[in-house]
Amino acid sequence: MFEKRLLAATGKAIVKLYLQEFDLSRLTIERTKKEIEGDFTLVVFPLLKISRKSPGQTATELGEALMKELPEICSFRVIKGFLNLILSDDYWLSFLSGNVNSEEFGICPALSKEKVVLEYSSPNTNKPLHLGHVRNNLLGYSLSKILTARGYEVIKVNLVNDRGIHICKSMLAYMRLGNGETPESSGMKGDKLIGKYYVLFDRMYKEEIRVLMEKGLSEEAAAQQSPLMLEAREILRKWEASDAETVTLWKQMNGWAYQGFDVTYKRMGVDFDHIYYESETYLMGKDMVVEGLEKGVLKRRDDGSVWIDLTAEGLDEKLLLRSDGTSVYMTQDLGTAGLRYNDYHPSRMIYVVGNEQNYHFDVLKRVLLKLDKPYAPGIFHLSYGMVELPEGRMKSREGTVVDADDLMEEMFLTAGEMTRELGKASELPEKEAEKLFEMIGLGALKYYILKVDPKKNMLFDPKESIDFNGNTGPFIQYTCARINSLIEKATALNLLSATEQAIHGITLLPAEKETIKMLTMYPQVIGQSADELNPAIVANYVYELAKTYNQFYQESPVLKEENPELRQLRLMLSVLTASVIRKSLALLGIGSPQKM
RNA sequence: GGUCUCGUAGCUCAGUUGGAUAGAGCAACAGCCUUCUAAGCUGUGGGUCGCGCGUUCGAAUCGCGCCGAGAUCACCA
Repeated sequence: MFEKRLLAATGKAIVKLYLQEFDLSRLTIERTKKEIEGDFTLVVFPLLKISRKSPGQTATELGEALMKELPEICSFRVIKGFLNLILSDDYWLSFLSGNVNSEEFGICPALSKEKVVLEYSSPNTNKPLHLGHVRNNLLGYSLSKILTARGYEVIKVNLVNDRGIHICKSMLAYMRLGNGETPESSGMKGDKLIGKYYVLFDRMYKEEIRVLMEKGLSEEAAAQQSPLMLEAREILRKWEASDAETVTLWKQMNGWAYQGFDVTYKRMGVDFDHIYYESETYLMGKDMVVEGLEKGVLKRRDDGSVWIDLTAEGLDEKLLLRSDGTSVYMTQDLGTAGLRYNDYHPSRMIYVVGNEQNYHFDVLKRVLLKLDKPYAPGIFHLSYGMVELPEGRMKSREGTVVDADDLMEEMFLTAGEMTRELGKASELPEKEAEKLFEMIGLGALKYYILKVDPKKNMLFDPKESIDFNGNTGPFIQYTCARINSLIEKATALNLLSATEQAIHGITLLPAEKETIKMLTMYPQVIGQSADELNPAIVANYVYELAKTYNQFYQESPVLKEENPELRQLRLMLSVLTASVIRKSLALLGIGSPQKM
């Protein structure tokens, strides 16, 4: 990597010029801004104290010294305290010929084969997946790809919340009103069917509360005394007591939910290596609480409940076991963390979970630290922001929830309309065309969501459909498809073999050089997005790359170029660009159509 | 009220971890298809980086204080 060698050379040059060592971490080397001539920029302001010269003079003498150290540097320009180094065209050309035929370009070889357990999705089984889950799933899946490219071994896990009062509500409504309805008999997707009964429960419950309040009860008392709620709790109690009838219905209804989820996951293109179920893990963690009591880290109150005191760390006291000895959400998460560690011995455990649970994960990590668990420091909550609608958060009550299946279908249909409007894909057989629309529609959706910094809240307006022009997935896919067609033609003309040979001695046009420079950044982009657990870095990069290439494509002929060396250069440039776009999109879980 | 996050163009978002004249896309307007795919390219207009103070050669970026938006603080998950 050139930056490293440049920094080392700078250190040597400083010693020669100023006869003293300098803390190189105080120096920044960056890519020169587009509007300014140069490839790399060294900011010399921090050196002024030891050079005791003006910024301009310091930059100039450092530039001269660096030219002697590094043969790639062919000239430099100085603007105030900025030393802009210019590399020879041969440097960029040799980068291009060196990587154009390497499938591994950008992929880091496994350094330590560090293992990472990555949890994402984590749905409840009482309702279908919505837009919020979509962001979660896309982030999780993309991160698994990025971390893998970075050289980690990633284990994708899902923790399905299949037990609890919410599913009991759906069960109760179904027992009352179901009449044996099934996904088959109703033609409804399984998760949608469960969701329907959850909504029905909610409606009956609200009505009950209204009636009770009319009789003079407070809202709180009404919610407590509602016979429906009492009955739902009774179902939960029966479930925990392994009542046969209850468990049978529970299994049946969860099964429907899974069938539905599978369809959604498949269309979204996400998958898992291991699925944990809360019904199997919710009892875990109690042993760890006992252990904590023995160690004196936790306290038992007179009523038997167990707490951890985090007031010294600026947090509150937190319940870990109820007074009746049953476990809460936190207890279970303590247990599953331990379980995962035993299953895989990862060095890190990443949880892709919304930022509404920041407090929970903060506490989880602190408790594990206090328990002195070896895996505690490796716990990391990848907290992502909410997806908001123009009128605020999604509310199931107000029917503003954007359903994941509907959204994908809509994207598919829009992609179809769009493509036909442009008069494309008319010669494709129906099946091929549908595959294409799916790839484009989902590409638009995925890019739209992933280009935003995960930790920030983002806005989604269902009325304004997602764009297909400009900074979008289809724009990038289109750039790649155009290159694919170029490559096809080059292959037919037998021109592609020329890309095996190295090239040098060509003067690069600005657009060519800009594109090559973008390509050199790909490995660092993977590194940075993996280190920061941020797919948006890849998304924004691949957009910039496509845009830069399009400028080149617009002004320079490739196949029609008559000078064979120039043609070869442009072909190589196109081949590597297509490959990097395809791989970057794959890191986002987005497909690249051959034609569009 | 305590804790945490966010505030950049009319709208949606970037901003390489403190660097140069703060950038894209959408929307608006004006151009470019007898030339490898026009889902493209080129140009114009659009900014008190929420406000104020501080740190220093230099602040959208770091610190403090306000203002505004959101999340969270259950013997729920």
